[in-house]
Amino acid sequence: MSAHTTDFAQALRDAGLRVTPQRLVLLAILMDSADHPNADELLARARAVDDSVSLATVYRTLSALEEAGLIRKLTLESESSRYEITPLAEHDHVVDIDTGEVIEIPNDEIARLRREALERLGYEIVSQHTLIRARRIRKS
Amino acid sequence: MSAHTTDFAQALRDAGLRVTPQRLVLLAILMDSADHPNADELLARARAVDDSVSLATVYRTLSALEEAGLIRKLTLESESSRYEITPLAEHDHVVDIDTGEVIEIPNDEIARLRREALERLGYEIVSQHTLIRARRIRKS
DNA sequence: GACGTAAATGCAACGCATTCTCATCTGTCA
DNA sequence: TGACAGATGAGAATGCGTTGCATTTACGTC
Repeated sequence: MSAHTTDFAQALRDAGLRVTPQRLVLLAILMDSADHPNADELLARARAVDDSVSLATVYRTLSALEEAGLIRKLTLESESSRYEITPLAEHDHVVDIDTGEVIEIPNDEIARLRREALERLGYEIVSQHTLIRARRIRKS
Repeated sequence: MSAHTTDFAQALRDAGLRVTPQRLVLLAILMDSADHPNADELLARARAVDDSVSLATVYRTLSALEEAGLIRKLTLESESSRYEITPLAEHDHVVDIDTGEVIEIPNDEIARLRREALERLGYEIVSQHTLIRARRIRKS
């Protein structure tokens, strides 16, 4: 039962949430957004489909979907939060400091190492999130 | 020339900043804070020494010190930012989700792996910051 | 298909961290 | 010491996100 199903209604029901047009719209938008939109952008895109959607509902829906594990919130430094459909593997998020572009590099090896290091300290990981700020190396 | 000098005045001059009482107070507080205070806490501690310090100056000083690389800002999920004197090695920050306690686990190995992975993609790392939310494993 | 109820919604007001404005002050350098 | 760019304090402004409340709606039950 992956979050990557296209049956959004069923995914909502599985999470114990009611199926509403607003939630379907937001889930659909998140599903085919290759970027990581923030609440404002989501509102704008949602209104292109259903102009009744309010900002409060965007936030409440995002919280509900996050709680249900369907989406993931990305807290970048001094920026508004961005959201993505929950990925199947762990990712490190890389921000290109020149363009602002967000890149993902899957890195299960690193996630595993970290999990082991913490277990030795007596902790289990609930979530992990890495923000890397990087710059393209220009080959001269 | 480490940020871990006790000659704060010199560190400020090296960074091209003016030496002011407020900056010296804030640097000293950050230096002997084992925890990671946020702006409010810093203001409170600074006022215990010099009650004229304002919140605006705390924020401006933190930005300036961060810009200069003397301190580091920690952006935790849905919390106000916390600050620490720039560590010499890379750290992963772990938050105990039950107590809110912030733990540091130095992990040069992981930092190195990540640096290499990004280099293969044509990027150089400017900064990296990991937030792990974890829970103590209770031994029963 | 209509009904009752709890959940979800829109709107506006709010909270809080951070930034800005501006008048005043001060560190630094000649 | 004097000049002046940079720094400061106080409070207003900003911006993201949340909440209270009245209204609407999804959905199980008849």
